[in-house]
Amino acid sequence: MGTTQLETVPEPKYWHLKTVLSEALDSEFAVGEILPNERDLAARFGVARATLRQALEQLELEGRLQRRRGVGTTVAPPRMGVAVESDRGSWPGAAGEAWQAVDCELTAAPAEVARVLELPADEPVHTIRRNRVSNGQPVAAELVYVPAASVPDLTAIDAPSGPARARAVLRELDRLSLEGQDRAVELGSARADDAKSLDRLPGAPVLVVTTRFFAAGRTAAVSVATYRADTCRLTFGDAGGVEIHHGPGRQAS
Amino acid sequence: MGTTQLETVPEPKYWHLKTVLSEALDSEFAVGEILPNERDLAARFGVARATLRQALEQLELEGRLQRRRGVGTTVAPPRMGVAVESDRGSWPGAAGEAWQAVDCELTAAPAEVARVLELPADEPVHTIRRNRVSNGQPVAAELVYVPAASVPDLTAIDAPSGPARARAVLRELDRLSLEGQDRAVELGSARADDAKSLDRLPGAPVLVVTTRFFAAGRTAAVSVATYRADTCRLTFGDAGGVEIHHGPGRQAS
DNA sequence: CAGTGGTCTAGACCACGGT
DNA sequence: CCGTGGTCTAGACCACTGA
Repeated sequence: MGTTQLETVPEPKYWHLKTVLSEALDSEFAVGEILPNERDLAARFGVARATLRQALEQLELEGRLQRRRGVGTTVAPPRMGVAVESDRGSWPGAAGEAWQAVDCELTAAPAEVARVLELPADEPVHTIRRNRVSNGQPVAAELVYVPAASVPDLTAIDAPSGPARARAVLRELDRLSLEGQDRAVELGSARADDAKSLDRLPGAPVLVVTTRFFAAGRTAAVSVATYRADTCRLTFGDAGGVEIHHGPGRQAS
Repeated sequence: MGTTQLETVPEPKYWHLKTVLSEALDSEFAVGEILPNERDLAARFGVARATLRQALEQLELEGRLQRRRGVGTTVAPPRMGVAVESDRGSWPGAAGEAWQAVDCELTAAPAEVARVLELPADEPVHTIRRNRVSNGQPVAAELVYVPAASVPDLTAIDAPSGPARARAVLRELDRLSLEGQDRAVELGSARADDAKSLDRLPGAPVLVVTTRFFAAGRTAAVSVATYRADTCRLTFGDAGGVEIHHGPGRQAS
């Protein structure tokens, strides 16, 4: 009975720190406001910089903060809802999409993709690269893989590569009747090329959306879309209308 | 011209390390095999332990590794596909679901939830807690919020709380005609209670699936499901049949 | 250029799991 | 009890941004 209430759970410092900071963000900071730099913050809380960073990392992961090298740490706006085509789906080229085709090449499919498409390992496929922008900032980078067999009528009129070619392939695809599609969402980290498109550092957390498109009893195409996990909330809407609003969040003056 | 090809991109050590380890996992390790401990690995690669850990953390985030305190680091099996009811949806109580009700209480809705349900801030709602298990391991923890108004005929026969009560509320909900539903997926970090259900440490990365259920022109219920991001790939199947298989992955002997 | 976040080091101690 | 991963420290240097 000598000791008075030995804390059974010595909460990690960075965890407690995260809580404190989170509450401060709600009550004392406006969206877009810049925080004190890491060295000052660490000193203010009496912890090492590495410990403070552990807390900031979590908050960034949760979309509460945005950090940029050479600039500083700012309070992030609430995540934006990004619609991921639902409702029976449509081809990736469908009108009204927010994607911008960047390039298209005829290359060997990565092993992973070849397996899903049920193709030989190094069968050439059209590989379309495109980006998606929402509210003025990049939110996703996507690779669409289309086996040559899926678009047999593709003419050689257009350039063999480049954005024009990408649009041509998607147009051909659109002529097939879509029998269904399939989606999977998982956590990943951005590859170097995707990171550049998304204006993030390599390794940044992303939500990877893999979609299979079925036509003529086969898998006619596969797309792998990489969404910024820090700024995006993927929405799959069956019911239209109301938007989900998150977080308190005042606006910066 | 004194310098010969100054490397324009000095790749971070942990990034290179991650690549090397990733390739080693593909070629030299079997699923379930345990890796050398962190101190040995760090020494072997000639880096500080913190740097090695940065690489391991990323690999764990990608679902390639599993680390457990007091035990060690093991090679993770490919992520399991976890179906998130698609196809026009159904009530959370629908038969054949893999959820196990744990508890039910009548409490004030969190601000966040109250907003989505369009209720006054501290309006009492039935709060059901349930867990989902797949392949013998916990994959998700969920909170279902049901306004009292959505289940007016709920009798007081059953206990006022506990799993029986949870089932009773879900049963009542099932009697309403579901007009539609709405889903959002985003990245989060596990709260302490969810972490315990999921057998992870607090702060572990999770995929948060927020679903709104509509009936009688209103939002009749909201569920917030927290999936382990390291072990799960959420699937939204429109087309049945084939499974997506990932990764090389031999089995441990 | 100065100031920011990003990387890295070489230690230390702690909490947990199994023996 | 020992060995594991988890937390934490106090430094250092680098890469990038913007003035």
